[in-house]
Amino acid sequence: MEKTPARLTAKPSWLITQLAVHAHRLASDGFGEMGARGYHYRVLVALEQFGVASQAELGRRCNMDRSDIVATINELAGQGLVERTPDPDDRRRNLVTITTAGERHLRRLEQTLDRVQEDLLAPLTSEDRQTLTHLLTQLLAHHQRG
Amino acid sequence: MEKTPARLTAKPSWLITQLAVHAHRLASDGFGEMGARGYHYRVLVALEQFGVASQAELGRRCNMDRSDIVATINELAGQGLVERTPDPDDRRRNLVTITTAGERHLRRLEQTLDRVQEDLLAPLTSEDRQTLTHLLTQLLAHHQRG
DNA sequence: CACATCTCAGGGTAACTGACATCA
DNA sequence: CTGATGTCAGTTGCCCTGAGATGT
Repeated sequence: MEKTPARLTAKPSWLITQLAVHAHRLASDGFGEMGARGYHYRVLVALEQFGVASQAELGRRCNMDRSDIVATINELAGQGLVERTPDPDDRRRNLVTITTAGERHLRRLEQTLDRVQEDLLAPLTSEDRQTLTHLLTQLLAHHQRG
Repeated sequence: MEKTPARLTAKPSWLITQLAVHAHRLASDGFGEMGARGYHYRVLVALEQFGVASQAELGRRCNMDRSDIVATINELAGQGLVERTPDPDDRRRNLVTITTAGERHLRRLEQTLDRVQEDLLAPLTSEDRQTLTHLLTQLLAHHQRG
């Protein structure tokens, strides 16, 4: 028995959202076991990749709302994974820094994501995976500037 | 300035979830104008494609939870877009049928989705779109059987 | 003045869980 | 009995809005 209406197989926007369900299920299962969430991962990666940042700048880097940054930093700081200190040069800002514990935590999250990826892409050859990655990257790049 | 950490551009699972955000934004903008939601669309498509179904079967077709089906059918039935009648052959079940008004509504939702798709895939050639569709279809087919 | 930053309160959809009564 | 179905109540994560206080 077919599970998905045939018509929809011709609609990439539908395919993407449906696949996101599976990707999200896999990822949040893995993250959940470690008491983490997608927001935690995004912020930690951005910090490790680009270094210290204000909260507003983190929001821009991660495609996250400022208000959600606040809550996320609260949680990460509560676990000692990041530090929030006032910016001496601009007293509106908080400078957010990743700690060594935060870097260790990020490593584990990435291992989890790698497993998720293996599950998700299992049916594809490595060549297909490259093609897919390339196409998705193009799309995302286009929509991030818009 | 880069918006997304470079490391993530190599992770399809991440790309898919991020792209789903953009797809969802575009779609829910369009759907929102018509007082609809993603759940409404999913159920209507499944009904039109496969015909009458019990609520549990709809859930399987749409990757939706039974409890969410209940609420969605309530809303759709309230708008006269579907009908819910007891199954004479199995008194546990409700048979859900799409009405002609529901079919008209689905047409409009699909026109909206087509526009969304154009926006989403704008940077890709028609050949790239075919490739992408093929790869995503493979992935989805694999994970729906699992 | 305009503008940016941080914070808080709250809403909306999607996905899920647990429980219960009904019925095959 | 087991198992499927429909219903209800409630939770979580993610995304977004509005507003206020502070500072540039």
